[in-house]
Amino acid sequence: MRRQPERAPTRRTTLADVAAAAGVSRALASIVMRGAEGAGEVTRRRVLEVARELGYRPDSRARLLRSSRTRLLGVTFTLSEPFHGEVVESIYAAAEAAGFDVVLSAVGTHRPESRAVESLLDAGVEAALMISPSSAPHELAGYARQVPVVSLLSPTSAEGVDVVRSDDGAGVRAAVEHLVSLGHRNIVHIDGAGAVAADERTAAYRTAMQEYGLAADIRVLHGGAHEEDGLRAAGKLVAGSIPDAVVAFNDRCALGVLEAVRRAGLNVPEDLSVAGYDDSQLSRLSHVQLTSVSQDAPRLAAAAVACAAARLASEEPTGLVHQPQLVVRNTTGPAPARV
Amino acid sequence: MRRQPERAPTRRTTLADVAAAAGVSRALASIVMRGAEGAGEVTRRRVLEVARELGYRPDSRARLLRSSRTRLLGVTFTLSEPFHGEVVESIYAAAEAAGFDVVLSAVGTHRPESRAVESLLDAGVEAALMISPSSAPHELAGYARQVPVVSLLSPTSAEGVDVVRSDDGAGVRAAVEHLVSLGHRNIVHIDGAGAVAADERTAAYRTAMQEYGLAADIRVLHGGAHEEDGLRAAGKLVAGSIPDAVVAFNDRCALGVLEAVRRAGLNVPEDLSVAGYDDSQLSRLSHVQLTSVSQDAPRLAAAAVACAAARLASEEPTGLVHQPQLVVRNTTGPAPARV
DNA sequence: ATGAAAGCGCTAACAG
DNA sequence: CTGTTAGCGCTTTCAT
Repeated sequence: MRRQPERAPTRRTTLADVAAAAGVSRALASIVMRGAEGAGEVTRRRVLEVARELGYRPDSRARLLRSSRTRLLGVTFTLSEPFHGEVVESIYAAAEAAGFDVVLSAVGTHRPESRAVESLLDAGVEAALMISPSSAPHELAGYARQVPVVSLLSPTSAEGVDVVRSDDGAGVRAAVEHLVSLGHRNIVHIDGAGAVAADERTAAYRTAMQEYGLAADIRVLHGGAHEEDGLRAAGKLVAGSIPDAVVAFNDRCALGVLEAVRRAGLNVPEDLSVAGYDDSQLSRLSHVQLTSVSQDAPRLAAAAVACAAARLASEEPTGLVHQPQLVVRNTTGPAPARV
Repeated sequence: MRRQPERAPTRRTTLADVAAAAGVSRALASIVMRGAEGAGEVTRRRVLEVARELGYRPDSRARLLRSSRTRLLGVTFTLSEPFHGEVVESIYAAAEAAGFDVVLSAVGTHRPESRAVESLLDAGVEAALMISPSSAPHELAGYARQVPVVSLLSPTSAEGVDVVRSDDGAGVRAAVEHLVSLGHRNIVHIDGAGAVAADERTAAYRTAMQEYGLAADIRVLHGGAHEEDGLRAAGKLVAGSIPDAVVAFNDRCALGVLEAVRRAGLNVPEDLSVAGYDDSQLSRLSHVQLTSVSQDAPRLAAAAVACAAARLASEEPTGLVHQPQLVVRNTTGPAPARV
């Protein structure tokens, strides 16, 4: 498999090594390495040259320990949620632009959110961005007493916690509006069944329906956040009287709905329109092309980073609530002419 | 939004605080906190009590900097790959059991693998587990000169790099074997088109077909690792003479194939059987139920952690290659009776 | 522009 | 069993 390696007995090069080789003090070498001002041009060049030759890499532990500002942003996210991944990816970009480093901490079956955040705090992050936090308000408040905490995506808040999210109400309204404009009236909502943000979306559905004079057509089915949930809920639906359209809690749920509809031998969008929520990669797949409400991960990520930065600078954050945008694809179309 | 918080001006409690409050030396408090031996029962209790009261949490930066062994395991993974997430989740479990902490470093559009690994090294990880590494062999070898490196999933290796993976050849063979036993002969392979591990799977397909005397039926289509790729490849396929079965490079590709087949008005598995690879959550979805080759994330993760641990203990790692298992679900069935 | 000295919070020898 | 003494590798005053 692998030949016996001569595990380098060579200690990692330290700043002291570089300083010695360049004939300067450690302090000066430090200045050069972190690009601070206060070093002569020639010295700077020489030190950098030596550092490169020696393959010097600053030890982040030591650097973090010593410096007052770690410029570290902690992020908690759920591994099994594709959309979280999209947000995390955008956070990397936004953080880099703002001069922060990112520390990831995953939430999973074997790892409760509490442990995830605590490890971030122990690592010395200056602020924590929590994607769809599931902790209780008093726990969140506890974290927020230690560092600025930003809750992303979910409306969950607590004392001292900033919330960056898109206006779910507006998103659902946009979906309903779109369907109504296509002539649909009998629009069913399959809810998130207790999932984070589910209540707000359901409420928005009700309000929108009422505003369009469709109060009598309001119908909410118990769904959930996953494909199975949508499949189950829609399975019942198509067994009865078929509606014009379905607004699902999220994309994964909508995918389940699509499947149920298909199995019933119906066509989308000819017989039934379906809208999702998240504009996730799933929805964009060429064979899916799901009409969905976009939460715009890059913008949310940028807003979250900006929010944390503002708090750290003792400023008031702005732009916390974003207007989601409906992305119309192929799963919604004109209402069928019913009898 | 958020009421003006009184951002705790209270410095985080340090070990010195605990020691002082408990009336012992820092060293002794340290012994107690890390559960080392060499402290009296009464003292131990008192220190722990005080620590709890003060809400003390060890600063991982300081601890890491000072201690010879960080017991840190670094992991690089790709955010947009669901299967990577499954493996990472299992790594957390395995690492904890082995007494290691995990540091995550994501690879993404804005973050090349080189940066991901380097940040791990800077953080002081004792070993790096790289999931489907994409770095060139000489780069991998470079990392391996600094810490033990384990390449997970992909057969990519390099001087000094251990590879933990499942035997892809055996996996593909199992899929072909299964299909042959169902009476299929005209079995097409849609390949990974240059994706990591693609060549090995394709080679195994060819070998297996030959062994079953189906050399004449060998047919490899240019596919890829994503849904789109499978859709495109299978689209061409169904436009021509339809085969008995398809063995796709992975689950995502297989999903695309399923869609193309569906669009052509064919039924799975009645008209055509489809097998994937990964046994990912996608394949397990109730509306998919894809027959797939399981790479068994938990076992691979455990093996990778064990491998790293062995290297750190200067032992030879074992159990690097795993036998994958075919999970038969609903997308494969008896061969259709063709004319 | 450069260097000397101090110390971040902790662990690891050693001495008592 | 407990305390003392040194640092880990780096940044940060504060002199020069």
